Amino acid sequence: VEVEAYVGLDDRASHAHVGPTDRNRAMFGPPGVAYVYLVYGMHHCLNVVTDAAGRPAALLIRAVAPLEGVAAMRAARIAAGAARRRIEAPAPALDADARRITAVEAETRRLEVLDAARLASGPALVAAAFGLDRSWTGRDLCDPRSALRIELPAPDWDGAEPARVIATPRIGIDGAGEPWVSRPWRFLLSDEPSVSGARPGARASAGLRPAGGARVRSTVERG
DNA sequence: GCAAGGATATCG
DNA sequence: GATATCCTTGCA
Repeated sequence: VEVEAYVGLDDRASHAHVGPTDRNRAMFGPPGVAYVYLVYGMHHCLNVVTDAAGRPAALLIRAVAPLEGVAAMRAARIAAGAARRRIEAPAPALDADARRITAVEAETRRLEVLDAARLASGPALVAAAFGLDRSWTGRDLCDPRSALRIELPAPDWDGAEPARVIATPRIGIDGAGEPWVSRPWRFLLSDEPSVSGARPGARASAGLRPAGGARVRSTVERG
């Protein structure tokens, strides 16, 4: 229900703008392949490569509305939370360890009752809800045998109408400079409660406040 | 409002 | 080799 486009070598907001590296190499490969990176040292983000090999471009999946598998997503969020606060070093950290365990237990209780619409309502939450990390980079998402894959909608699917899609600038790329910070390359379904930044109980119009404190100048695109 | 936290790009 | 920064989240 929410994505961002990162397109070409010129795009200063894209990991690819520095040329191919060990991290971003998948972006330079064939389309339909996953690129999962670690951000802020603790969160993973899922991208889908979208252009031909040699032309780096990808779509960052920023939010997902669960249609099924809610229990599995909840379990994956809980597992990811525990892994993120893994207990380390023994000795003088005894008190710290106890606090971490308490924090994991508190997060688990919170996730057990979290509204399903909020299980993947942000880029790092998407990766956590699907149990993804960097090892998924390079996976062919068009392979029907892949556990994570892109499928065509069912014939009777009556989901996204084009009129519901709005475009805004991308989130968290202030350092990229113009014109990239202003390019309206974030696309979302405006009335979906699962978009990032939305708060429980907030109405759709107020739910467009993005994470990261970036301003939104929304450009409504119809058709 | 900001801490958490590790890889990465970039600078010396 | 050192370090500022990063396509974020959830808590204080």
